[in-house]
Amino acid sequence: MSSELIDDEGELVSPATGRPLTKRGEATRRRLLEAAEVVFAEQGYHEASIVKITERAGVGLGTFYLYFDSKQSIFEALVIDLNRRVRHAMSEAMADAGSRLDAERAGFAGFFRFTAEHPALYRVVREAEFVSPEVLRLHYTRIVDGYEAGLRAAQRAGDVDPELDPATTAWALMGMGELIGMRFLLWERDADGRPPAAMDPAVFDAMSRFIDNALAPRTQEPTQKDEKG
Amino acid sequence: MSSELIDDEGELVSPATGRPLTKRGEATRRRLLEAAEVVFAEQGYHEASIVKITERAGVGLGTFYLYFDSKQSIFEALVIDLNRRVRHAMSEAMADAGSRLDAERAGFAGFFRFTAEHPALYRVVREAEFVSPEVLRLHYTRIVDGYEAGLRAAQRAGDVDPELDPATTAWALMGMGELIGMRFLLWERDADGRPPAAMDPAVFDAMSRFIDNALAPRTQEPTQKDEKG
Amino acid sequence: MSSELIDDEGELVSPATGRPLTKRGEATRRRLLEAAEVVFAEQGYHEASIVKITERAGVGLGTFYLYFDSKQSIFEALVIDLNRRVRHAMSEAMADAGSRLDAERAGFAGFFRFTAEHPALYRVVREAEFVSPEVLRLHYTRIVDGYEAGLRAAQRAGDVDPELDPATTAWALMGMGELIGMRFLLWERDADGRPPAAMDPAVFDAMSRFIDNALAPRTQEPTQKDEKG
Amino acid sequence: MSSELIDDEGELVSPATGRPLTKRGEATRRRLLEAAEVVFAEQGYHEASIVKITERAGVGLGTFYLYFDSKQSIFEALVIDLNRRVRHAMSEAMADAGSRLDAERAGFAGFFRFTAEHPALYRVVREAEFVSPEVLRLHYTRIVDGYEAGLRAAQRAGDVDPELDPATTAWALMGMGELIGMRFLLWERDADGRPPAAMDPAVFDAMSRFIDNALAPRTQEPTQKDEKG
DNA sequence: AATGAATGAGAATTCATTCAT
DNA sequence: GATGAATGAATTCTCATTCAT
Repeated sequence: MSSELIDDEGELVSPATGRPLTKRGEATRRRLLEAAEVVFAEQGYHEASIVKITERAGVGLGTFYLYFDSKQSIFEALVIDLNRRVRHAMSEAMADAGSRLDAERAGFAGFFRFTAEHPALYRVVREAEFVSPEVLRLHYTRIVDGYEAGLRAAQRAGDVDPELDPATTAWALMGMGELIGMRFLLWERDADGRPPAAMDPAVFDAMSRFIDNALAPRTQEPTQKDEKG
Repeated sequence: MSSELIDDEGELVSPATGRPLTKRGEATRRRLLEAAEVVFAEQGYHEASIVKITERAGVGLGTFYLYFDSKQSIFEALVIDLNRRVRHAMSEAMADAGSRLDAERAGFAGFFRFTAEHPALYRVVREAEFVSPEVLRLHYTRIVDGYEAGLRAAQRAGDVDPELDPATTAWALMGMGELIGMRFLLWERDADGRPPAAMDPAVFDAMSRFIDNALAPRTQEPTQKDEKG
Repeated sequence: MSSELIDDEGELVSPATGRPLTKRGEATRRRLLEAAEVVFAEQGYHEASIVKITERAGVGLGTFYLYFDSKQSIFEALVIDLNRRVRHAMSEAMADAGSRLDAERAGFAGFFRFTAEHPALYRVVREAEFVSPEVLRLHYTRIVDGYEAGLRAAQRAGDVDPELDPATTAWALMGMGELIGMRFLLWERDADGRPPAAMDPAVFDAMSRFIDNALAPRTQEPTQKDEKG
Repeated sequence: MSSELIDDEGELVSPATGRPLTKRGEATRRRLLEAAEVVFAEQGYHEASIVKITERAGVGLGTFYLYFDSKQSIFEALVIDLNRRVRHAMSEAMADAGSRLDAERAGFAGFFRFTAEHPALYRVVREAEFVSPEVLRLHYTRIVDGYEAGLRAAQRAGDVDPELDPATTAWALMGMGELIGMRFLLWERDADGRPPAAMDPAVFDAMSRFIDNALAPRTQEPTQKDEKG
């Protein structure tokens, strides 16, 4: 998987004037986006408000509308931004993996690391389902497409069970990773009630065994469906 | 996995009067809950409104507060209700499975069947994350607990890789099933743009192979981690 | 001209619920309409605000939306109400006029009397041109239709120049009356800067002579159009 | 009626600097005024915005405040400009009229012609009543003063009923012309839904008869006012 | 047990105007 | 002269909840 950075907008333009952004404008836009990440993550979409975002960004309320059309539009921009960043983190992590399966594992490790550092990812992305279903699909699809390409390559290399359907498997892995991350990173609290800095290695290893089992080519075809006969 | 039906409320009482519900009262409560299922599923939590629910239930607005404390409280009641029903559907499906692994498969089949028939499940349950995180945890946990118990039993019976951690694996399966359901049931549309009545068997089989691989005891320990050596 | 009261709405319904109004509801609606008349007249459409209207009506802000869809919709209702009332005032005034021309004069007198008592008429109705052009047309048309019918009858009775086109003449009369009312009633101020209680009789007489000239059948056809020949 | 052009501003100065305008400055100011005419006419005062005006004028937003104090001030400047132009059009039209009454007719013709060519006149001028009542009075008064002077001259020449009060009559004529113009020019649409290029001659003739009747000296005093005795 | 009129806190959004460049 | 980013007061409208009937 290449580590290309997919840029979602060619050139940023002001929704108010339709003109491309100046240097100053781009900086303001970024501050708004950063503020939005915090506010949406802490309060959720509906509790969040434009004033809260602009206050946190340190700009006037009206300024918001110079850069975004609406609350929903900054939310979407944020999801796309997070998606780009998480995929970037995953690619980086996979960059120097030895084998295909190692790469897969490294990708998950990168994903969990990013999640631990940016809990906003879950909170924001999962809420997108109810705010902007299309961007949510985009988000999942972009990640899953990466998995799928990786799986196909691994199958060609003989590292992955050739009988597995890459698409279904990719979605399975995505769902697995997402829920494991939710359960063992976001829900987890240490003795002091604070979130863990990273995924518990024991859990990661357990998950790895699950994945390895699932993906590895069968050494001998079991007679599974008739196993009781 | 036992097919116990967890009843979440001992005796229903009116939040307004604190008195137990009459027959007529119980019927009204149920109508409200049914209306809520439709309205929440169609419009989402925030778009939904009490008036829409009472109108659909065919009762006066004020009546609502005879049975529920608030919008959030009927939502939570609905999530718990759906959880009870989906677990029931899964238990039923697993009831006459041959082997442990068959039961696992049957459980997923039951889950998908329920999902196809009650799309509200996803829409409502997943939104619970942002409305009532505690009930969402309850929902996931209750289902996962079932998986976990099943896995332990299967491990004891030698049907499942004894090296797998049951808890992690259960969450992995839950996430996998959830995302496969979302992608291949809820997002899927046929030529006429209508949702499929059931999960595509090919996808189900592909997923089954993935699960079988993951869970089956290894016939011989692969040297995977050292495969480059 | 008959003195029928044109009722513009069969049965009043709540825009929020679509249900017919109760006694209490109708009273509240009326209070809002009365408040709106004062507020729109004093401040104009754009300076007026829903809060100002509800405060003056002594009801909560939200109550407004039980009876009207929007600021524009109460404005339209008010124009229609004023139209009904001014036409009623005119009909009453014309009721016991001796001749056709007397009736015409009496109609204007009634119009000016209503205007003096309800300056809101002008302020609100004329502003309708920029808020709701359709209701403005309705307003003018309804009054002009009355004039026109009166003129036709008078022509048949031989009281009005048969060569005059009733439609054009009716609009001419409407415009005349409107501007005379504006100039000599609404703009007029006495020594203390207060608006006059009624139209100056001298002006009314001057206007009457103008109308009498315009409408009366010519005793002999002047050679006016050919006067240069 | 003389054809003097009343110039409302001696020398144009920048409201920002207080300095007289350069050639280039005057051109920019004029472009803004022309843009304002279109924008105010199309959208009305409140829908119009400074940005829309500057965009149409092709200048930067800030430039606006080099030439006008405020939205209201450019609006007022526009009304005064339109008033000057419509009076000019009327004077031109009356220039070579034969008789006094012909001149009166010609004046109306000129007014209607200008209206047909510049629908902005009505839209802008009539809205002035709610934006800047003083300029509206100025507008009406300046036109009416012209009528009144014409009427007095015509009375001295024996062309107009000496019993008519010139002031009242002038306002009556103004109102009449205004409403006829509104009804038969601005509201009128042909089969294709497009506004007519000019006033329907039949309507104009009908109106002329009305005016002729109203103004012409009575050949014999009718017994109208005593008709009931 | 049922009803629905009344409420008001709260949120999104617009735009005339300023001012540093 | 010209520009356009920044501002925030002000407005409309929604809806969960209360309570008198």
